[in-house]
Amino acid sequence: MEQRIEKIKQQLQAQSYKLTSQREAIVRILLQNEKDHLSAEEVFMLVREVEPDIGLATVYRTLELLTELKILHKMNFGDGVARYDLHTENSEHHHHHLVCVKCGAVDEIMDDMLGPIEQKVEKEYHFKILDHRLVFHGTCYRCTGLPKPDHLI
Amino acid sequence: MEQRIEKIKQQLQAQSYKLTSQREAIVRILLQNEKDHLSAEEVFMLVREVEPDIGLATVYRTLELLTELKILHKMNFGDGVARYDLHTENSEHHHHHLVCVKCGAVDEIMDDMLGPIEQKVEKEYHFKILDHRLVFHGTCYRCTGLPKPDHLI
DNA sequence: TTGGTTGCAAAGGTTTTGCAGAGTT
DNA sequence: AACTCTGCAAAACCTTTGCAACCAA
Repeated sequence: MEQRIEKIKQQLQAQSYKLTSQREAIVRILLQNEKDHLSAEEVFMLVREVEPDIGLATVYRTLELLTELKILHKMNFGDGVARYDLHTENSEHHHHHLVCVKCGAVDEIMDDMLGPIEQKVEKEYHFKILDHRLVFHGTCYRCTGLPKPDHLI
Repeated sequence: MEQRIEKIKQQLQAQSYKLTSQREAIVRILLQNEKDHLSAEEVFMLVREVEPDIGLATVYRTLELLTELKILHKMNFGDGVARYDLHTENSEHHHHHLVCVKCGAVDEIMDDMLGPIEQKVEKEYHFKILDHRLVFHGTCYRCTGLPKPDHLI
């Protein structure tokens, strides 16, 4: 935890940004909820328990800054709010999402599986791929009563 | 064109909705711009040339209705507006998008390619897939100076 | 002192909603 | 008449921005 905060601090300072107490509190919230995909409002609610005087605008500005620095992924599941996801060491380009249409849960697949498809796309569509987003909509194991898959965290 | 309008009319009437002149004008705009991914505002601008008195709210309500009836796909490329895509006979579950980070162009891949991945996901993650969204971000053939791929429309 | 940073409030942009009137069946 | 549908305006929402005060190097 402290290590990862330190790393982010360095990434900020490398561009002469500061890790203020507000920013640190936001990052800690993101680290503590790494499995979730929090919206700005959700981060705001959580961070307020630690930094009661923080403003919503600061949360938005911090999330935007962290997104620019590629520390966060900003994404959109179609529910009208942007959601954010911490980049962990090896998750950058290699995870997908399962969005349950019944309960709204969002699970992550840590397996990329798109390699062959990307090769085909680059070759057949002359498109240089930088990133991808793959989201499956359907019914999760909780809602179908199936056991929790071993592959999920 | 007329055939497809007729079909949509029937789909509406099956649920006792009407194909009013405003709705028909909107559907015609969508049919005429099938390759694009229009936003509500863009549909509004185009449809106003035909139905000058139409209101923006009607456009939103119609797009929502057509989405509920699965005639349209509502999607989100992260630019702050929802975009809509007509379901053609065989495109329903089987096309992806290439979003160019340089020029903003959105091209379509008509090839599904996800079959094997979906099987794996259903099996390993106990997730019953109803739909998927796959978007690649990168540089398109126009911006890299490559020839137009045969696979694109 | 010079910049970056913050909270607040206001503004911006997209989408939804309330309502009375109009149109259909 | 009952019901859907429409346009308008207002509201609701999420997000961004202007600004004066604040803080750290």
